[in-house]
Amino acid sequence: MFEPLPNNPSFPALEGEVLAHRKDGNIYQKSLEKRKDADRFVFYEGPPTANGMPHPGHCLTRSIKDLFPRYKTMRGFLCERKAGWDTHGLPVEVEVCKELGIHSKEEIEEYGVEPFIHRCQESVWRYMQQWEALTERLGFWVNLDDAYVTYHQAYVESVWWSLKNLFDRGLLYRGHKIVWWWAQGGTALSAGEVGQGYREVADTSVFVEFPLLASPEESLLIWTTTPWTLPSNQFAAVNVDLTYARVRDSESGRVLIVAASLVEKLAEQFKRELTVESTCSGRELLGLRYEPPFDYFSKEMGQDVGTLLNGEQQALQWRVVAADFVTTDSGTGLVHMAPAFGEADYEVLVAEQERFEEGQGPRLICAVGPDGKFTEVAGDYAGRWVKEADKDISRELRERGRLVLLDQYLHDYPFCWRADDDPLIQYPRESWFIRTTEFRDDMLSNNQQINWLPEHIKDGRFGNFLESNVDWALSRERFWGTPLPVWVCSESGKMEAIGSYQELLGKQGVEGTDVWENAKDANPELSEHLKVHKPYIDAITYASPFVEGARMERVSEVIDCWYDSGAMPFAQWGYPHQRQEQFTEQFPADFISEALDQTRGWFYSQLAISTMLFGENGTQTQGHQDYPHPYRNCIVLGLMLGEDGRKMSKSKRNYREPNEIFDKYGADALRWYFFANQAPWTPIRYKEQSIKESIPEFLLRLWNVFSFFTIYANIDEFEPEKMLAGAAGELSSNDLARADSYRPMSERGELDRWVLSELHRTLEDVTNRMDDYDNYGAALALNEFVDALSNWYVRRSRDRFWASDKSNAEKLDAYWTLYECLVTLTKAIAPFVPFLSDYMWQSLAGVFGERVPESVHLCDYPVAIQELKDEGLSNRMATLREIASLGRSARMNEKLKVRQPLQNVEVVLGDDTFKEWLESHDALLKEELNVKQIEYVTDADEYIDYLIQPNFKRLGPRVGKLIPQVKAALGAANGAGLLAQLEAEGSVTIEVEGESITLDNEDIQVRLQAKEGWAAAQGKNSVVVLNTELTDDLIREGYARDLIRMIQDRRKELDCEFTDRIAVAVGTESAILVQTIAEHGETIAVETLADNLTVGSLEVESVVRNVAETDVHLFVSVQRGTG
RNA sequence: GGGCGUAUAGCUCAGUUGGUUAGAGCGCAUCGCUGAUAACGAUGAGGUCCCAAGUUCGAAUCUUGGUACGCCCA
Repeated sequence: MFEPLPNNPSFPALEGEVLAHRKDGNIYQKSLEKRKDADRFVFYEGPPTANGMPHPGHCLTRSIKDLFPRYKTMRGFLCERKAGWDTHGLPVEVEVCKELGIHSKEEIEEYGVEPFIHRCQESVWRYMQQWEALTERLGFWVNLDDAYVTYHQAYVESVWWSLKNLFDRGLLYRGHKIVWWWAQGGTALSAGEVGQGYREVADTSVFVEFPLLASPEESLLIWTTTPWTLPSNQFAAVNVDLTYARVRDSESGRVLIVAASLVEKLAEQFKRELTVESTCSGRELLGLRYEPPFDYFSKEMGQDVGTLLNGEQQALQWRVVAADFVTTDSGTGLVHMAPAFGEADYEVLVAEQERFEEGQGPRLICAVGPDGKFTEVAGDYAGRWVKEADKDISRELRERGRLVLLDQYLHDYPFCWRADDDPLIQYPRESWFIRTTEFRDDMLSNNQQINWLPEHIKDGRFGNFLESNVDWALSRERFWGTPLPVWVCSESGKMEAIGSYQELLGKQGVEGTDVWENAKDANPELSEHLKVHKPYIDAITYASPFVEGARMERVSEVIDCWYDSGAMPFAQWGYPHQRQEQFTEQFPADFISEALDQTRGWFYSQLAISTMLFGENGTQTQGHQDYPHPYRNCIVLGLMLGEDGRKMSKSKRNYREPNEIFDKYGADALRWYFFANQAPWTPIRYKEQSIKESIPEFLLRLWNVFSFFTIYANIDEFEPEKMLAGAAGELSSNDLARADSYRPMSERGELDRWVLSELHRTLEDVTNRMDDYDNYGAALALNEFVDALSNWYVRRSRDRFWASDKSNAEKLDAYWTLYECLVTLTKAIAPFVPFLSDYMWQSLAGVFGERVPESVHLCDYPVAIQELKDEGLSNRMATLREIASLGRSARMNEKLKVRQPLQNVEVVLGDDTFKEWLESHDALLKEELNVKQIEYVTDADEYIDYLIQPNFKRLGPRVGKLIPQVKAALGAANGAGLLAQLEAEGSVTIEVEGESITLDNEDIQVRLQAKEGWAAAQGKNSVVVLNTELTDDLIREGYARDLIRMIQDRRKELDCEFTDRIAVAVGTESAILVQTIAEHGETIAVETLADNLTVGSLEVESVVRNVAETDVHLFVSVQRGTG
């Protein structure tokens, strides 16, 4: 006996039950245990940060990350899923600062580095519980108990090992570069971090005159959106290939030099006339000297000259130089150069320096300090935050008559990704870099081997990013991060890298370990892992091996937290210091998945580190691994947008909490929505309505079939567990075949064979698609099967389920078939909707008790059985379903409801391939269409026209240009005659443009067109014509069905059990109804379980109903429990 | 400004290697079914497949150029 199911399933409640059952059973562990000797399917978890709340976007990644490992596990692989947490970096520090109400780096130092990092370490776990709850509630199976944590000592040491490796190979270096600088935080940011902080802002933009020294009435005109960089101006750049114009400004009377092609545009912008006086090439402008906008530096250095390599003397700065990147796209065609604040500008400076004798070239000048404020050199501006000084600088320039126009300019500008009120500035800074550019080609060839989904990521976004690779800006002048493991000799400046804490302690003359020990003594609660962090690690020094008596001290920086996550393929195991075999077994990953924003983040950091360490030119000692690594297949998920169409963000809170979704709709509904609504890489506009809809569309429809089965199986005492003795395996087709009363397919009816064929076709399709990481296609196929099962198989099999003889073989066939479909389907959907599937398993398979696996997640994925697939049958049934649909359509047009029987229909077929089969299987159709007779005809000129068209795909290549004429010729021909000729002779020949073209059966396609005046409906392959003539007999039969419907309705109103018997009386004066009851009374009684059916009344309350266009009084008396 | 992507029904999205009647779900309209039933089904209306040019016998699909939007980068 199957557990009776609730009428109104609450999926969230049901999921709760399943979760409780799993916890006791520890199913996840068992699922791994079962595959312990199997081949591995390796999955890497991209670590989330647990110091923020999870949102629906995380549900998407976690759903996909669950789907494929579950699927692969069922397919027989061992897939360990080690969780991980990203715990370092700015996100954490910024959270702590908010808590403390502080912001700048100085304030942190005042507060104290030691208490600060203690708070960081605690803050990391702030939302841990919510994350764990979400993970479990969503059904993301991952081993949280053995998660890797990026601040743990073993992890840090693994990262150290890799950095030491790079350092020893000369790939980790300290360099001077223009970096994106977060002034308030006092650190540089990596390209990836900067990328996260762009937003559109309106900045002050200015057109400024640089008067020429030789002729002060003439000025170079430049444009900039960063007026604060003007005090640090060193050059003006032109493109030597452009033409420039000297134009007279009608308003000021002065001469301005701008690109010739921009004169008109600028005149319009300035709203004044600019008259061209002469033109020259950019080359002619080279070397012209000008008066810089501010004299902070020029008053001292204005006359400085140096010796060029060719021996000539040249002024060092404030002159026109050449630069290729100057264009006329914006601005004036002349560009203000402040090499301190722009990478391109800096390169120009370096190029200039190279033109001079060693040491004689221009030096970098910079009027801004690392705190983002002007230094003493900048006069009145000293001490002011640069961005805030823009307006005053512009004002001063205007007063001095140097400003031509001040405007607002709308553009994207980067802000700190974790402190989004702080604009970043470009700033020259000493920083640590990894020489990733040396591995550019290696990374590219590694990338080529990766299976990216969608494919365009490979050569598109990711490939392009690799092409334009720059050295990785690794260091951060911050506090909470993996300390850069480099120690410097205090005397010689020579450095060495350290690969582990143990190695450090093994150095000569180690001192400073007491700082940690004392802290630990004072507070025994402190996590041991902190000892490899600032400030404790900084305290450790040792004797310099380079200079007698000197000390080795650690550099102060920590590293980019993206390096941490990129190191996870080995660092999660603590490799190479420990668990080497795990690393070897689990490298590279078969599958990873994150959202598109990780292209330059985790996807890159992993690929870069892996290529440098284990690639073709990786470390000698480790040997190398064939590409691709560290991941083979990568699904790049689309970004999830909020309901408002904007990016979902923690700060905007433009989304619903995952928990609310789970409580309202359940995890399966959410998962199915993700899997079955679109390809996972399309950006998903989060819509609560769509999540809601996935319930009736899939889950509820499936539930209804499931529920239908259990209700009737219980009524009919269909008990598979009693008919199948001994071990039951996983209730696969082979297992079931051993059961009593289970008949081989060959002995079953067409409908059973059809639905099983569909089932196995679906399994094959789903498996192929899932092997290709196409969850969307797989979900569609499953959905289609559920639809076929529910709306054709069950519907058309109802009679068998209702048949009264419980031992009828065809009835048992129906039960076995439906049972097999449901059990198999349950396994097939298990990776997608783990809760409902397990619930169904508990019910459907639970009757076998210990003889079957205790959870669907311990089963193998069902394999398509080729012998059960029958393509021909599928096609025939599809035609039959089309005919049924057309019949309904034709009825609809004639307003003939299905309860009204019709005498006959004629079905006109485009060809007679299926005619015989249809004729021998028309019982289904008769019932579905409620007609007495069906005739199949292939020629019926009376009802239809034949439209004949060429088979374009076949004929196109053969006749080419003649296709339109062939089409016209076929269209004009007598369709019926042509078909007759084809049938008789096997081919027809038509004349087109003087050429004879012979066509056979395959070369044409026939379309049927119903003629006017018939109750007909046409489809692709057939036309259904109704005989609409109604005899009195047919009408009365229709009324009989109306009566049945009416009585059934009443039974329901009276809360009858399925098996309750009733007595019925119909109070009516309609002669035709009386006659109907006399003729069809028995049928009505049988259908409605009525022991007694009379015309008249009973001693019960009556209801009035309309039948046969008259009102009747219906009396129903229930004899409870007599069935 | 550059790169990548997207543009198909009112909405959310499918659409295989080009093949002549472009699909689904939701919504809407009409109707039906009815012991799976607070479900369900059918039918219908609804499309310049963003625009333009090109290639081709034939273009939603390929090419080029635009436009709009999104993301990434300058």
